[in-house]
Amino acid sequence: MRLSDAIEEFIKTMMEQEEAEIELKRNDLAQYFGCAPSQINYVLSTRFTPDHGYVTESRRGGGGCIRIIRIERESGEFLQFLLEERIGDAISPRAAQILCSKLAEQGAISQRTAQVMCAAMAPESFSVPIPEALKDRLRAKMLRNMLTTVARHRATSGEG
Amino acid sequence: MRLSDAIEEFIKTMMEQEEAEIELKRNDLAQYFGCAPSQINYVLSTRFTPDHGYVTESRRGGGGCIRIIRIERESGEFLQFLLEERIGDAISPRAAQILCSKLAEQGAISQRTAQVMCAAMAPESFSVPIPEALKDRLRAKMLRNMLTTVARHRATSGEG
DNA sequence: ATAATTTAATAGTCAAAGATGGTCAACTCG
DNA sequence: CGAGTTGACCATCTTTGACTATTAAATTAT
Repeated sequence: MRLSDAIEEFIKTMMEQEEAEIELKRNDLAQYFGCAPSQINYVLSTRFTPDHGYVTESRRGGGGCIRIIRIERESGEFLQFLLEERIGDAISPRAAQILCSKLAEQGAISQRTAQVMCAAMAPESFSVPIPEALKDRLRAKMLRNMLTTVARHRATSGEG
Repeated sequence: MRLSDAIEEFIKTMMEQEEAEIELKRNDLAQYFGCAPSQINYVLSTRFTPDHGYVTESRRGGGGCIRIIRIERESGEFLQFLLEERIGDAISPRAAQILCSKLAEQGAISQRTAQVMCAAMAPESFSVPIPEALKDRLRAKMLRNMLTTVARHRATSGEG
């Protein structure tokens, strides 16, 4: 298993046991895993971003530490946030995938629907000769359109 | 016996013993057979396609690997029909929409999933300055990708 | 005592190196 | 000619290390 995955899992386990907020010492954690301290930053920046549903804070100097906070958001609220603020007019395949996973995790859409959405937005679906920037714009429009559909039917029918 | 055939057989044997899904390291397999790593890609792209009843995924970078998944016979046939007879390499929004509706009627996918798929392929999702012909090609790629995803997960996840 | 300075303990950034897999065009062989 | 094979080059993800920034504690100067 990748080191990064192990560290991610370790942190998530800590957060389950304790609360939606933990503090840790970067150097201690690095020593525990026998890796460079900056590895911890890598894990945080690739797996504990706002898109993943987390925010982090830190303080340097003696007694300094890193705080990781899980954002508790209702799925409707999250959907609204995505449509109004997050998506914008361009999005990468990776970011789109992370957001879909999050929606599924929250129960806003089924695992299945998330996978279908990711498939639609995956790079392989875009193997035609147009600039990458245009692909990101197309993806944003598609995602927006799909999520609007989800939101519309969310009110009336149950989950999905 | 040709190398490609040997590799194909090797992989299929692995899949019999284990489950309908295996992971392998491209470089390890290539080394085992004493061939170029890209030979593995050749085998995958000629013998483990959706038409043959398989889909593949991969991940690059440290700890990366290739995953090969066998799809069910039913899904395979269903897919083969759609992919070969119906979709082609370009499709209109209208035709795509009708196809999704039919799939939902037949219970192959949920109403919800059909709506999301239609939203992804709707004309509004394509309001960027590229030729219409290109849009139809993009739509076909997207649809193929979404359907292989559906077929792949038909086995594992219940509803759809 | 208080202020200023130094030291030690933290964390952050960034670029390079390492570890995978992908693509494609040229070459080979039946 | 066509399926198979290879290798050069590319893309992506992970890991590390050197250098930087910040803060609390300890020390020194007034």
